[in-house]
Amino acid sequence: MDQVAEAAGVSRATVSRVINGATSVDAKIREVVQRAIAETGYVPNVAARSLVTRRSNSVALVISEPDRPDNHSFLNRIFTDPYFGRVTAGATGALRPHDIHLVVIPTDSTDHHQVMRYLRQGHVDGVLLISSHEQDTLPRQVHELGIPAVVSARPTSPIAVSYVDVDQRLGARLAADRLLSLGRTRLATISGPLDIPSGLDRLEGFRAHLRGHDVPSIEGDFTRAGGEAAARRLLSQHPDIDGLFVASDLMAEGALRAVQDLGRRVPEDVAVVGFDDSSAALDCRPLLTTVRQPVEEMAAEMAEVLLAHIASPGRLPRSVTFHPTLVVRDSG
Amino acid sequence: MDQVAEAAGVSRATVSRVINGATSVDAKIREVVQRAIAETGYVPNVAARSLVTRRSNSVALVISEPDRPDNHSFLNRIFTDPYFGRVTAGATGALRPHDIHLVVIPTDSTDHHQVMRYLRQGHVDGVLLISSHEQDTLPRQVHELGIPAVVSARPTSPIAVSYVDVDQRLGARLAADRLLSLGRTRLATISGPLDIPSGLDRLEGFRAHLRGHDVPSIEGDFTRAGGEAAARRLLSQHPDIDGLFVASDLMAEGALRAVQDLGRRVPEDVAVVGFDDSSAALDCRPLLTTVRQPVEEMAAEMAEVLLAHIASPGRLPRSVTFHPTLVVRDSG
DNA sequence: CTGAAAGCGCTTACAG
DNA sequence: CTGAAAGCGCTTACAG
Repeated sequence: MDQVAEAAGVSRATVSRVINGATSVDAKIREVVQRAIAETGYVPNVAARSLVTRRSNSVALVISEPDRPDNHSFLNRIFTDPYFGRVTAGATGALRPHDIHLVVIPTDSTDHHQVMRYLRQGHVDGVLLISSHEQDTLPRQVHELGIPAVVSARPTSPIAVSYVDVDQRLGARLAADRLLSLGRTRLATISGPLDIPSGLDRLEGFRAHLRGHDVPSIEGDFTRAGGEAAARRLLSQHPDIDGLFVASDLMAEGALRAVQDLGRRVPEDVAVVGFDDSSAALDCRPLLTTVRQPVEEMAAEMAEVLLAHIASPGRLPRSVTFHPTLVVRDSG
Repeated sequence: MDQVAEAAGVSRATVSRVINGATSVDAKIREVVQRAIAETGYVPNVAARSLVTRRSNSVALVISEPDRPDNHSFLNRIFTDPYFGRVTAGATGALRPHDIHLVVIPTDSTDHHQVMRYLRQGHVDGVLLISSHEQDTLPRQVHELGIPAVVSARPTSPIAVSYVDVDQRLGARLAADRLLSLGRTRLATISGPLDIPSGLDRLEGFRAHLRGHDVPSIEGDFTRAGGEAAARRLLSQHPDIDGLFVASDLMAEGALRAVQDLGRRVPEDVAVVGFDDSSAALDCRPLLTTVRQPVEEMAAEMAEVLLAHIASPGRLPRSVTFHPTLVVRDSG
């Protein structure tokens, strides 16, 4: 920085102002300084800057997955589910114009400690927390830490934190309406894990809208293999099902395979509606009719809200709810 | 820190020594200081520390994917392929004992610039670069930046950088041997993208070992859907194939579906061998026989080598090659 | 083994 | 609009 200042014939203060885009710098001087920066190849030291500004200009995207007793680690689940790619894309896109870096931190409860330490040390200015399972203690821990944060879904216990969510029950209702409008009368559903609010909400929303019908359901786990197994069981217990709502596209992909393996045509014998509208919907055969959750937009909104909290620490928490829409394709 | 020093009745220098585990501190004093730290809830400021140590105690895991002209973004590919979860798990595991954080940075060429800026600013002490495609300019850019780095595969152009790889050709040979030992004579292969060295190596290795046989092949793209489409084409062009080597488990999963859709039994009519031994191998029906690539161990080794480079900047680059093994299951 | 002091590389009131 | 100077919170020779 001294070199730049000398080369440009100004003080370090002025160099600093140019770098940080202060408007109060004379246009000619600004130019001279910028040339000097280019010539010297000067790059500001982020540690020094952070030390005085108390800003790191990066935020964490903490992806918190439940502990599951299977072989597949949480990392396998994360790097296998298109949902997280969409979240990352949405958050990155919203943050980039502000020149804020996104630090992706996958975790399950085995290293909550590690994650909290990272946050406490001030590596990031705030956290986008993707957490869905009921027992997850991370939202509360993060909240108690006092660092600006936005959560990806309504917290299960009431904590005063901002969150962004989709209207889960409305989504389930759209699925039910679609199946009914197709004339289906023997409906069933493969739900998400019931310890995840979105899992429970979609199930309840579906049932609530179908009051009067008997709606068999099986709990899935939001994985492809889980959806396949669930569909197999469901169909063996209720062979006459003609309409199926599967609470995630990934599970629907597996379910579709099972349904067809068991000799049913889709949608002729069984109409299937998924949830998410992720890339998995397009991997399905037939292409999946599904309830679209605007995940990228939701993640971008999370980022915007977080930025607002970082800018004005006193800000009250707020929640934003997005509306799902039905995307009709071939499966139902 | 001043608070802690005061509470413990020592200087800040001593507090610093205790925190950094200097051995030269009196045991009693160390205890007093630690208690004071606990009581005050003191957390060191990482920016201040980095400013003087010139270390961030974190390294980047840059996942560089090729630009592809399809709908699915690189983020979708990354968060859909179990390979990256394995890499992350391996690297995290190796870094944790050293108290080094891993910053995951997914990228394609559209934001190389952004990534390079991040690295240049000194946010991390080194970079683990997952890059496989031939045209990727990132390995060279990173190398020219001069930051300690380890690449996940032999670079296509010769740059003096450390890398960790698996013996691709040997892996392909194991697959060929397995199919031959099963008495299969009409072999074919679905390769990875041929602009990716591992894709080309596996194809060439397979062919080289089968010199004399005519070995039809189709280029895939390391995705499930791509494997399915490739298998369909392959079988329509060569209906008598009885042994198939698919260059990744994810593609094999799709290929298996296609093969069976077309009325062939696996392994009776067509024996199938994959490559990776990722979780996708266990999602296959029948369970996939495959060539195991010890990805977690390889990523851990990358981390160890990187740490060595960070510790001694003058260190010469070195490459480590792992041996693949055949994992026999049901498909071939 | 411990402390006083310098210094890491920035930003930002403050004065002009 | 610009510069001199203080200060952000640590670590680490150096001296004792």
